[in-house]
Amino acid sequence: MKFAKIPMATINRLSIYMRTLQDLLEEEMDVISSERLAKQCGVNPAQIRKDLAYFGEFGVRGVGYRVSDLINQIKEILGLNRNWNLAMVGLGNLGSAMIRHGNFIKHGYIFTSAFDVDPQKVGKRLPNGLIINHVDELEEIVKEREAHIGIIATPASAAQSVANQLVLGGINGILNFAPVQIQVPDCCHVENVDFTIKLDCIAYHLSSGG
Amino acid sequence: MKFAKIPMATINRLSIYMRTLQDLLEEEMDVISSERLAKQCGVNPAQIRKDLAYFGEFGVRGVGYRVSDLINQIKEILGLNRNWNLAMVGLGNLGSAMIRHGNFIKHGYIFTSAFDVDPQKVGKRLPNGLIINHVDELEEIVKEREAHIGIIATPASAAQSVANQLVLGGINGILNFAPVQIQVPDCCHVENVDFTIKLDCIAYHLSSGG
DNA sequence: CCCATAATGTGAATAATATCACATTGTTAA
DNA sequence: TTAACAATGTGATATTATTCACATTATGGG
Ligand SMILES: NC(=O)c1ccc[n+]([C@@H]2O[C@H](COP(=O)([O-])OP(=O)(O)OC[C@H]3O[C@@H](n4cnc5c(N)ncnc54)[C@H](O)[C@@H]3O)[C@@H](O)[C@H]2O)c1
Ligand SMILES: NC(=O)c1ccc[n+]([C@@H]2O[C@H](COP(=O)([O-])OP(=O)(O)OC[C@H]3O[C@@H](n4cnc5c(N)ncnc54)[C@H](O)[C@@H]3O)[C@@H](O)[C@H]2O)c1
Repeated sequence: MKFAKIPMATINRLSIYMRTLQDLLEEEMDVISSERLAKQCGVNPAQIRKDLAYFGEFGVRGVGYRVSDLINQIKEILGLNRNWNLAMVGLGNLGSAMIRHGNFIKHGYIFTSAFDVDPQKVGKRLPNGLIINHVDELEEIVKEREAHIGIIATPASAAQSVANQLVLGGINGILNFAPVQIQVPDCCHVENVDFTIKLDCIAYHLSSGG
Repeated sequence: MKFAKIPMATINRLSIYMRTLQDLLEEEMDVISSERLAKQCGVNPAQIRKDLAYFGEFGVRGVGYRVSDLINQIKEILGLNRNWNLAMVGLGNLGSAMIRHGNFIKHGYIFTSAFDVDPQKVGKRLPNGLIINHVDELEEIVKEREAHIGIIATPASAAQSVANQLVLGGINGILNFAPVQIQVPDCCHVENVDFTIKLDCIAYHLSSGG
């Protein structure tokens, strides 16, 4: 099963399973069935088993999954048994909110650099101790601090240019909050987050009696 | 075509098309082909035509789509030719960042109430003029201010209880930022936003040579 | 030791989604 | 007027994802 092509949706769900399993671990639950986990994650039990089957056999028939083992297996699959260094670009409302947020570090995501163009912001120290650098220094600093993932939290108009600089800095993964489609070489993986799309989706459902 | 079941994915894409079309309008482009629009949105041209075909015929054969017309059509489809009132619950990092963000109002999303439990925050005035109310008053105030959509930006532990209160307040659409699956009656539509999942997804791609 | 039980892992069936390919139809210019 | 063109709208096809259904296999009690 190891080298089938893995559906994107599976990867997303693994992340959800892991989060739920971590909650379960805190509640001292040490074994769980796909049925109960599925209910808690809002998916079909067979889905969970299928998703896991892409990567191996992690359960015990007649019993279920050992919670802490499964967490470790999923971490291994997703590549989360290590830390990832993040470069934040754009320290406005959203960028600042994320840097202040404590949960990323818990999951092994560490902000090691931060960039803006605003001269008012460049040179300031953030709550986590980081100093904001000018975006012109991005390529250099990103290499120096071994950033793995870039986060674009600038206005849409700057997003493509920031993406270009991140790529030059050797970054192969980008989380983009700007509401535009950015163009990058194939070696670079982009994930987009756009809240407004989600709101539009809710509006649609409210409008058409869904 | 009007009453086929519409794929969720189609609704999401319509929102993206609209955003791109609005950019094109600013660049004074008044007609666009599905091919060019598709490139800009990163999808297949036939996809765009199929998505639109669920709702009618909006193009001109041999020519393409009139940009401003198509924007209006999509707004009509998604229910965006009106305003939607938002209730923000949890004025921490993320909730505050969203309220400060100017783009929501441009798209017809208006914050009409804001709630927290923290006595330090309750009573404070936000940059947009709103006063933060105590979450105990949620049900009442949400009804009074005719909120349509609730946004949950509290810690995960409070999310379900907030969701319950929103539903009691008559709200049928929820945007949930807390990393838990909330349970609501069928009449209520929930969309989840979880950045950490997106980061995990990038980590996976970086790890497995994608 | 063996049987009843419970829950996994998975092939087959189904459902959902995306793409192709082309007939159709407005447009423009000779 | 009409022919050449361009891009839509859509049935057919291909691909991808989800769910079903059950054979398989650990476990624990009698
Ligand atoms: N805040 C939200 O709730 C929200 C919601 C949806 C989408 N977004 C999107 O997220 C992005 C950020 O939103 P925000 O509210 O934080 O915006 P913001 O205006 O508060 O912050 C943008 C920051 O980027 C900086 N910047 C501009 N150009 C830059 C460049 N070339 N290099 C580096 N930094 C640059 C600005 O100086 C500013 O500090 C925007 O694209 C926005 O559309 C935000
Ligand atoms: N900020 C981020 O970058 C980020 C990223 C990913 C996920 N999230 C999620 O978004 C949510 C909010 O994140 P944050 O960083 O803004 O957290 P935060 O701790 O800064 O803010 C949470 C706010 O909710 C309030 N609150 C707590 N219980 C409440 C209740 N019952 N009713 C109303 N208000 C209540 C708190 O007083 C606080 O003001 C969390 O669930 C978090 O996991 C945030």
